[in-house]
Amino acid sequence: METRATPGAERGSSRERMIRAAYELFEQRGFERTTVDDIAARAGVGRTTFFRAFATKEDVIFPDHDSLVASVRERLAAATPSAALVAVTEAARLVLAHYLAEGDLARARYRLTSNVPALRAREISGQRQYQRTFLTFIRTWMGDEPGTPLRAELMADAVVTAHNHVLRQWLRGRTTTPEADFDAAMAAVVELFAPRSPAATSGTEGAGGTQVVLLRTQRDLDDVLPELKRVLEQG
Amino acid sequence: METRATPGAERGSSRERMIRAAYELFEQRGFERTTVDDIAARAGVGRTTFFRAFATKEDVIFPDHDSLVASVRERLAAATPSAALVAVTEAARLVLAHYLAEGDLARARYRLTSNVPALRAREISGQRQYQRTFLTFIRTWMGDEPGTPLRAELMADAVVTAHNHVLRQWLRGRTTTPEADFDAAMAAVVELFAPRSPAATSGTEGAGGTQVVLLRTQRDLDDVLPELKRVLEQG
DNA sequence: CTACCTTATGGTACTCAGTACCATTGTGGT
DNA sequence: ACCACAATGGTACTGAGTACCATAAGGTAG
Repeated sequence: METRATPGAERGSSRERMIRAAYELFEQRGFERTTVDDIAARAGVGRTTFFRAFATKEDVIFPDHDSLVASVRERLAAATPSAALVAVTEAARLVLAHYLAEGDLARARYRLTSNVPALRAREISGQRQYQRTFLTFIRTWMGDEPGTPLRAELMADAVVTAHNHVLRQWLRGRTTTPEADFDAAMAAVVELFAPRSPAATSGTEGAGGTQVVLLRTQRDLDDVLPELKRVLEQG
Repeated sequence: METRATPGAERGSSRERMIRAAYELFEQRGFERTTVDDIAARAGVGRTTFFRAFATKEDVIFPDHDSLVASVRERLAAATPSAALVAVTEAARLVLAHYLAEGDLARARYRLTSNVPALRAREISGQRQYQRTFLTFIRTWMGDEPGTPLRAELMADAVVTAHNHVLRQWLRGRTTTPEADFDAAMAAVVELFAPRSPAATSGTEGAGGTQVVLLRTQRDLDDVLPELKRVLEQG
């Protein structure tokens, strides 16, 4: 559960070598044509050591999945935002940043998950963990009024989907500005779930419920204000 | 050895017996404590026959998954609606109807997938197939204007999520009117993606990538400003 | 230094899922 | 009767994952 499997995380630790060896072998021979013995041998360790570090042969492809989920969970636990959805989008940014930092490794993984059904299934069920994490958070931050459970689920799913969409675009080399795309995608998601202006729709909260959401505002408020005014008037 | 008096496909075909045997054994001994040999023996067939009918031990839990996906695909291929989203919700109704018809079998499956991680993963990747099917359909029925790919993905995902939500409620015995719930859920999804009148969004690609999203802005900007400032400062 | 404990490691043997191959049987057609 | 063909069952093999035990490295107390 914790990343403390190897206390002295040095560069060429057993774990690191196994991961590297696995990726190399999977890329050249394919996933199913590579045995765990092959990986262990190339990493210079025994078979037992491999299964101590990774529960299954597939897990070596997603080495820090658990730690990422954990950090997302921490981030959400420490969040005190006005809107739960925005907090979740911020947490999702953490995940995106991780993949971007991985660089080529993330692209290699994408190649593998695209071609090997078993790995794709694994990745999907991993994504579901993020969805579950988001969902439980949103649930606690939303009331239990009727209709909200489904809404919460839709929200959690939408964030994951939007994140994956942007990530995939980047993995395919179809964008060079993933963070900006991410911001736009998350803005679209937030807007999607925004309560409607004409008060006709179901479950509109009190009149004083004006919500303002700001994403990635390093700039001063005064800098943004003119644009803000412009947007408001054109609406 | 079995004296088969009636030729041809009789009620208890090999396939049916294997499915029944598998469910019984999984329920009483658990999934991992049941071997394929056990299932085959109880069904009165050889091990080879089992693997001819089901590619993996897990597949016996989802016997008609492929045929269901196929029928959904056919339904969509034959659809000529004005709105793609509505066509997809109608196709999703097909899936719900199937599970409802299964009755106790569906509930037994739910019990298994809830307790066995391997089966849960399998189910999730199966659901992803529906999502993919819906997605490709929605994509072809929507133009390729920028921004639509993400929107299409969100739609496909929302339909699957809403379907699963209602189905799960029924599987847990928390509702006796699943069809009505389904209609309500799908209506919520459709409404979610309905074009909205007065909301305003601005995706600004400034130096810092600042983005501002305003929700429910009936009030004057000056009224909102203090709150805006407060939010900004606490960030 | 020795005794002892802990931790990472490697080796061996086992169960079982999944594959490949072959032998057998039953069925239908001519 | 003969033959084609599909379904079935058996046998043997690879490889993932588990259980168990043995050993080496490092630190600590006596």
